[in-house]
Amino acid sequence: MKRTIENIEYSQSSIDLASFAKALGHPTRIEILKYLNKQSCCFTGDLVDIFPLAQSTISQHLKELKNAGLIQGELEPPKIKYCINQENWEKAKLLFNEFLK
Amino acid sequence: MKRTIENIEYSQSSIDLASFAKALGHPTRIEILKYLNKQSCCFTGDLVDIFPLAQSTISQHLKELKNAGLIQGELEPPKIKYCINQENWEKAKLLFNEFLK
DNA sequence: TAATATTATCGTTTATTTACGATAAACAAA
DNA sequence: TTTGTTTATCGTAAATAAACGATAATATTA
Repeated sequence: MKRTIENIEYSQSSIDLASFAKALGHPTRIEILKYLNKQSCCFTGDLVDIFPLAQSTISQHLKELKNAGLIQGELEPPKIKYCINQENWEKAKLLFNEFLK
Repeated sequence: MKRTIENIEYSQSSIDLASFAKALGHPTRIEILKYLNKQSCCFTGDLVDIFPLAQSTISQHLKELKNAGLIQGELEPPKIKYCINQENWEKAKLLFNEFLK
């Protein structure tokens, strides 16, 4: 059998941990989350004002955080309010805690 | 001034956190670290036996973990013994703990 | 209905990551 | 000295990520 990534059976917790970690693997996203934790919530535009990055870039980072489940968006037209996804935040906390023990 | 990543002043903790997180952002590396934590230490060859990946790929993953400071290698010719870098592991634990609070 | 505001998505470019096989380096053992 | 063992590094291909500007989508307001 060929040695290749397709044959690997990862444990679910390893997959979940790596997925969270990957989302946290960029300083901009870390700072977005720090900001969100302070403010509890914010709009995309707030972040565009704070970071010297294009709006599309911020949006892309938010999408990744959302895909990883770390944040969630709530429609508040024409804005979108982003908040920490508490449930998954807790899950990440548990996973990292257990892993780094 | 152009909006670009070069202008961003990240806090040191954000940079450090992102760096650790990035290293943890792949399931193979998570499982390598889990294994290392169980065994306390191991040789490259042990991992090559466990994972269906090429030796060069394992070596590459180890290099990344080493660059991130999460593991360290000790010469034991002709082998190299890898162990968790306890000091930085502790640092990562503190950073993630504080961040995910 | 038209204009404005806000954000996502598209298309693109460049850089990085992940994987591989092949080769080199370091050392022990024959 | 030669051979074998172990691991890193090199070179490369394919996939993914990060950034941008331009455009589309959505809903409010004029």
